[in-house]
Amino acid sequence: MESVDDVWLDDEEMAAWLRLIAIVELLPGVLDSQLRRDAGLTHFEYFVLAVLSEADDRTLRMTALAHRTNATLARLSHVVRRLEERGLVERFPCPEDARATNARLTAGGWDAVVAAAPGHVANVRSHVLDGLTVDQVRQLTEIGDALLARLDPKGTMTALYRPEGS
Amino acid sequence: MESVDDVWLDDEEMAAWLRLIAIVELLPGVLDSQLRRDAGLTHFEYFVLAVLSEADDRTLRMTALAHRTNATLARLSHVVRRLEERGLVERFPCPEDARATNARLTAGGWDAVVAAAPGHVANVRSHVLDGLTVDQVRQLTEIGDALLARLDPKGTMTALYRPEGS
DNA sequence: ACCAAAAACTTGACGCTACAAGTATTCCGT
DNA sequence: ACGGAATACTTGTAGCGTCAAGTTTTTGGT
Repeated sequence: MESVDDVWLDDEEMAAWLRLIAIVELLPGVLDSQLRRDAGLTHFEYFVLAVLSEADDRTLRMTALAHRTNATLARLSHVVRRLEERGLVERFPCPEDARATNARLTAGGWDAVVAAAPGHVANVRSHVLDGLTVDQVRQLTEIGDALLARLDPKGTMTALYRPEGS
Repeated sequence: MESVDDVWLDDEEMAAWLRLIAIVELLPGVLDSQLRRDAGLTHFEYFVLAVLSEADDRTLRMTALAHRTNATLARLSHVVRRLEERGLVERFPCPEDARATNARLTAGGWDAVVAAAPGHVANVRSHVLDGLTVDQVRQLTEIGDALLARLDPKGTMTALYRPEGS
């Protein structure tokens, strides 16, 4: 049995949904254009470098890096190749598993992240966080957890900060 | 004066931010793959058709359509051209303003939206709305308004449902 | 020990978006 | 009523992501 209510969204659902898809359309452009202008990086490239910069030995296996950046392996492979061509990252075979590839941030890559971070953080603050109250920041975290549980049920992609254990 | 606190995010800010960018990376894929598989449309194409289907005479000027779909005119122009080639939309010069172009949904375009809508709505429910409480849906709307005010300050793009006047 | 299945990538091709540049009209200040 | 500026697109190109397919290595069952 399927009623009309299952086939469309009510006003409150529609209002939330329209805002969510608007954000999903607009946010990437805001992030990309600032980083591209000021650091010559896309947001995804910056994020890859930033994740590597926080890893042990600034090194991660491609699969682990893909998980932490919410990317497919194919996408990551292309991006890391381009970053390697620019000297920001280097790849080498993983000693423990010959199938795997490790990606390591180079000194130049580290410098690039360090140089880009302040401007990027300022941009995130001014376009996102500064518009929210402390309560809304917490609500957004909880809403995010609820959505990600369904967008990525296996958790293969999202490896996130968990402020308290969990 | 710039303190360290301005240059990085604290744990709660970082938790919210990481979830937001994870959603922004994952949601488009979830929407696109269902619509592409079941209806041969990208989410943006579907959204363009859906917006047209609700307009007077199923017709809108390109600029108005761009606003309502959060898109640049250049992007919309390419998409509408492709939709026109598939017979889902037709374009004709605007009588009142010779600079402008009107886009109108064809009968075939209407059929495509009607055919695609139920599956799409079910997908939105199962991947997004069903994971949220009623309170969270309201919170998401408010958070969305706060973010969009900063992502698109001029409001040139986002024309949204406003449940109460406002 | 063997072999099929799974895992971990890489690669090539294609489609979509952003950016830059170009055209045609309308608006507006004087 | 004239000319510069703004508006409303369109188009070409270059770059990034997805999808499908292929390679190599490991795992797990018998």
